[in-house]
Amino acid sequence: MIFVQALSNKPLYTIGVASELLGLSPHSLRLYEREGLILPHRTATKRRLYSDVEVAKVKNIHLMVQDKGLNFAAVRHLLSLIPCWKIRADNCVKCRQLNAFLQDGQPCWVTAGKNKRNRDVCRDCRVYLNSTDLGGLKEMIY
Amino acid sequence: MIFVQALSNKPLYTIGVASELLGLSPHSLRLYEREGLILPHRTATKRRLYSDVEVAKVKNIHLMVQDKGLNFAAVRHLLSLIPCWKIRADNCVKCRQLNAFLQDGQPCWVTAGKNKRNRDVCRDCRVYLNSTDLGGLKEMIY
DNA sequence: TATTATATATATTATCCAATACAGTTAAAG
DNA sequence: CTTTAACTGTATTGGATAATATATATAATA
Repeated sequence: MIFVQALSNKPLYTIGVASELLGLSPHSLRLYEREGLILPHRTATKRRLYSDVEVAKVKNIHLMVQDKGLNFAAVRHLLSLIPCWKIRADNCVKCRQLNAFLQDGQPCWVTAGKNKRNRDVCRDCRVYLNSTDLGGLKEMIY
Repeated sequence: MIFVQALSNKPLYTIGVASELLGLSPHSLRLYEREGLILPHRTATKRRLYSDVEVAKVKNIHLMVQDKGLNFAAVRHLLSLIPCWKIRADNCVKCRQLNAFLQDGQPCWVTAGKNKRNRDVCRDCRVYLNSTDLGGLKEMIY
């Protein structure tokens, strides 16, 4: 299990570099994003940039899929279980307003992150950072 | 969504009757059990008997699989998220001893329910009863 | 006791889906 | 500029898997 909290969340790697680090094709990384599992940074011209956190998240998600046999829908649902506005100090007004918790297996950062500002908030959210692997998820439930 | 709490948990239906009620083949019901998703009663001679709760649970699980696109591993993991010994008044010593929460996506009633007494306890457990559909699960997390 | 239903176990099927490959366009880098 | 990398979108594939079928044995029932 990889603990993402200690890792940097700074945009460091292009998709090519990230895919090499992970041993996954760039298309897979784009697929993970399209499926609402990760939320990589973007440059001004829409190029993806991955942080160490993102890389670890992808790795963990890949483990969930490969080792635990979970499919994408499962990961999405698991990542959507924790209500960030119950945990965050700022109550995460945007996400609560969007009632993301009640949406069906859509992580709030997918629903809320339509514009860049929301995306940036969600990307640094404790829920987004910790709800990557099952261990972190269970810790938050605890 | 079907709320299971109000339903009876008495062994009422044979597998044939239950499968007719659900529109599923008897084999599917056995499959759900083998996959650790349900825990039907048994007669002295090992015949399965299903309660209204069990029927509702199967229906909900089937919805998760059909509508939400979750696979069995996903349902198992979701049903394993809530630690019953944190919720139950009796602390559910057996389950905590078995450290079921840390086991990989194995609901505690699968791990704990090797003997009939444990099975019966688990079958009436609030966690087993409520962690059938995603709504009940989220309520418990709340 | 004869018939029907259920039990376990294994084999098969038919679909789904994660991952990859391809095609055409746009941005970055040397 | 020329080359390389990344972008979006669509098409394909290989493996997993939910569900069914088959076979044999045991229990319930009429």
